[in-house]
Amino acid sequence: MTQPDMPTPPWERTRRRAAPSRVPLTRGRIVDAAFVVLDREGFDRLSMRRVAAELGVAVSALYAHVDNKDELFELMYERLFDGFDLPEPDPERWQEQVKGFARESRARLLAHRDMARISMGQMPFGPELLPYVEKMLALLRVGGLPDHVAAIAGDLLSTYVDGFVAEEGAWKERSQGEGVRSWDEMRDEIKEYFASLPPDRFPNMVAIADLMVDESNDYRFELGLDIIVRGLASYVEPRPGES
Amino acid sequence: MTQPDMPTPPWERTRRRAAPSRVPLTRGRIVDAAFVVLDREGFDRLSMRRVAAELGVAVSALYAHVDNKDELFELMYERLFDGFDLPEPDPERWQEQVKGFARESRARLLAHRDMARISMGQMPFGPELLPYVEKMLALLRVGGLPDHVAAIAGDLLSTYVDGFVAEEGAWKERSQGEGVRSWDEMRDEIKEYFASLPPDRFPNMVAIADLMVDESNDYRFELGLDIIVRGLASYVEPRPGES
DNA sequence: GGGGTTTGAGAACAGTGTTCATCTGAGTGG
DNA sequence: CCACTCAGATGAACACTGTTCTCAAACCCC
Repeated sequence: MTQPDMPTPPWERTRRRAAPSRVPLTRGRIVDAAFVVLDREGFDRLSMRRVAAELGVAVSALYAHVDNKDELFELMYERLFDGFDLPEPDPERWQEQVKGFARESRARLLAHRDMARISMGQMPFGPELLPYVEKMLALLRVGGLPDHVAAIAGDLLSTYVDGFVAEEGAWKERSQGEGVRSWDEMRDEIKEYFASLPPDRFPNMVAIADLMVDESNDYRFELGLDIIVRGLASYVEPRPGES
Repeated sequence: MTQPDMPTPPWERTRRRAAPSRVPLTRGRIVDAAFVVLDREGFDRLSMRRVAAELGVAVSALYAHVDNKDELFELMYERLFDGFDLPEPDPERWQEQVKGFARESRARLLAHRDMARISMGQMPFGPELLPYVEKMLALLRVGGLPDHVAAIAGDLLSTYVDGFVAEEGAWKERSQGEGVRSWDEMRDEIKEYFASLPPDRFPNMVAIADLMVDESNDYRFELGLDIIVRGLASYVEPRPGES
């Protein structure tokens, strides 16, 4: 609900005392700590015990506020959305608006290490998130997409964003995991590997080895996004009563 | 390498003896057992210990043939591809061929419970799989896609297929997990939930609640696939020397 | 048949998510 | 000012996990 360094909202504070000597545990503080652990240790090392340690608290204390690890993930997923304002749908600019949504989503996922892995397992059907689904739907329908297309377009987009960022993250982790070599060094190795394949058996891979690897993630994300949006646009029906 | 109920190929059999009293452990048999466990227990309960138990063998025995659980996943991923023949690229039918590839992928993923979850974490860069990447690339370039689009299209498609099937599977598991209710019953509940939202705040969700839920997975898969392929097609350049 | 290598067994280590009975300490009622 | 309550934190425990280690048995080649 609250961003890491925003003040905790009133309803999260204990009811009667403003500042009890020992700050009480809240869902908000647990999620904050979870993000600290996630960013420092990565998804695979994000455990309830480490979150508890981050708060200087026993593991079992967490379970008074959070049903289980999955629910913690849900809360982290919801945190991803706060302050995420979708623009007022504009029929003339729906494509740009859809892209803006995807770009903002990617930026937020990239803000926390391995966040995409958490996001992939979640579906935006919690009450807190329905408004976003609603607004996305509005955006697509206003753009002139037929209902059955609008109904799946949101899914398609978020699957794309999650998948892309997750893969992006996997490469990053892998490059800094084994050996000391940087992302750029590793990229060169991969390019060499592709380029070194026998050209008679892999003519196409050899031919475009550069393109598969050289382009920045930003560029590749943008291109994939454009492909999807173009596909969506191909379904747009002329609005009733338009020239 | 081999499908579950196909005979083990010669190079997987022990070199000299045809049938030693105790059938020796091989990577192939381990992968077979892993699939049995996966289908019976699901991804979350697929553990090295259970695979070993399935084979009537100690856990540690597995580690003589497989470096770690991740490598086991890799082998399962590779198994997914065998006998997967991409057709000879035909410039006139590349869109149908691309779709065929996606459909076949989905069918193979659906053949094993939670298989998409395993597939998502993998990248088809093992030597065994490069021929498939190569052929996919050939297909796309023959279709007239610019190289920088072809270079990412494969990724885009497999991300879509993996993501779709994983989500599909998640719903299935969830519906049979809590309570006894079937997938159809649960679908009705969801539809009701969407339809029961306050129409003033969620006009679009209420309006297309049916469409978001009613359509079959096959239909939704096909539609998403068509959106992507149309997007790709919008990048096709006229081939040099064509009318 | 003996030597050497391969291969499985069993126990152990360090960690996981989750639950439980127990204790503590802050806030209230008398 | 004291006794009491009770939410909320605790520490230990359970049933697992992936992985590694040492050790013994089975196999192959000579």
